[in-house]
Amino acid sequence: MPLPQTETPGRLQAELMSRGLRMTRQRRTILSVVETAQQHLDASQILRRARKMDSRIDRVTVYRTLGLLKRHGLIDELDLMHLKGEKHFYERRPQRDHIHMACLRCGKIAEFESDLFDRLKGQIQRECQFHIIVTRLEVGGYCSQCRSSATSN
Amino acid sequence: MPLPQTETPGRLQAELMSRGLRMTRQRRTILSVVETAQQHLDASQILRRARKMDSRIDRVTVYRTLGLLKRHGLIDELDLMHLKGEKHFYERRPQRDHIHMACLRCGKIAEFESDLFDRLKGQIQRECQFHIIVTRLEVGGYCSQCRSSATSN
DNA sequence: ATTCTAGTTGCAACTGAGTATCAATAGCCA
DNA sequence: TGGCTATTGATACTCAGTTGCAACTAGAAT
Repeated sequence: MPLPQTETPGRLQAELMSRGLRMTRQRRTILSVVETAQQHLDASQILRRARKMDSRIDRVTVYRTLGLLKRHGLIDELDLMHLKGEKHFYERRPQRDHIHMACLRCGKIAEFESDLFDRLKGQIQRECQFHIIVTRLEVGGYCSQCRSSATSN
Repeated sequence: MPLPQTETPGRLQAELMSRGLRMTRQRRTILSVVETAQQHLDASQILRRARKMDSRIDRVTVYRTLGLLKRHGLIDELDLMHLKGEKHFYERRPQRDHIHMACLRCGKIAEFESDLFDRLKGQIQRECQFHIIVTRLEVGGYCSQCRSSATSN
């Protein structure tokens, strides 16, 4: 499932600058990769795409920039149920949190928004007196296609 | 928050044996460590505790046994919001799924069961036609203590 | 425009969790 | 008890991510 591309491009860059952070050539490149991504990318994929636009970029800078964006709450880090090893995936933080469903058979990732999820977060804040900064709800299981074609494996 | 110790001890061992798996000395040791743990342990902590009971145990065996328990749905793997690096934590799969809340300031982990969470899972299964095998809901934020003592850092 | 400097980068070396290989070992069944 | 096969341990490896540090540069001050 592709990411909805509802936010204005350049938004991440504007956010970082408004926080008084330096806008370097490398950061601009990495931000544009993250902003235009249509799927969840891991650090090495982000590096590869960034290098296509500007070969003078190091993987350490990618990690550092992702860390920066994460600390500022501008991107979310996903594990996607470790279907593909221990790497992490990134997506721009959406207006509304969503759930990631990972099919254990075909590996497809689906996203789902739910009012119940919003209410659950409210309940946690109230009943646990816990101030939520970030949430991650990942579900592993079998998608409808893999359930119907329930033969091999 | 300590794990509720509501299940019978030896349950993991019985489950594995009923599935026709060989019960080795090493597995018995590792299972007992996991079963008697009062906190979420990572692989190296499990190894250390297992070695106290039986020094002839290798870390590879710990990883393999954890993988086995995971595949059989007998334990759950947690990231705990990567508060302490990339290691994974393990807990016996509970009767009822719960949420893990990780305080970004003091590092405390709290658990929370919720009817809304159960209903949310039902909604996912119905509306997305997704057969859920495992879920992981982790929340990062600030616990009530850290909110009140909102001075330094 | 030039200078200054603190924040940023690239490189190389490192860390640490987890995996692969394979010979040796040991459950478990007949 | 013997034998087959799953399991183990030792070693070496992979790979994501981090650290330390000298060189560089964005952006503010002049």
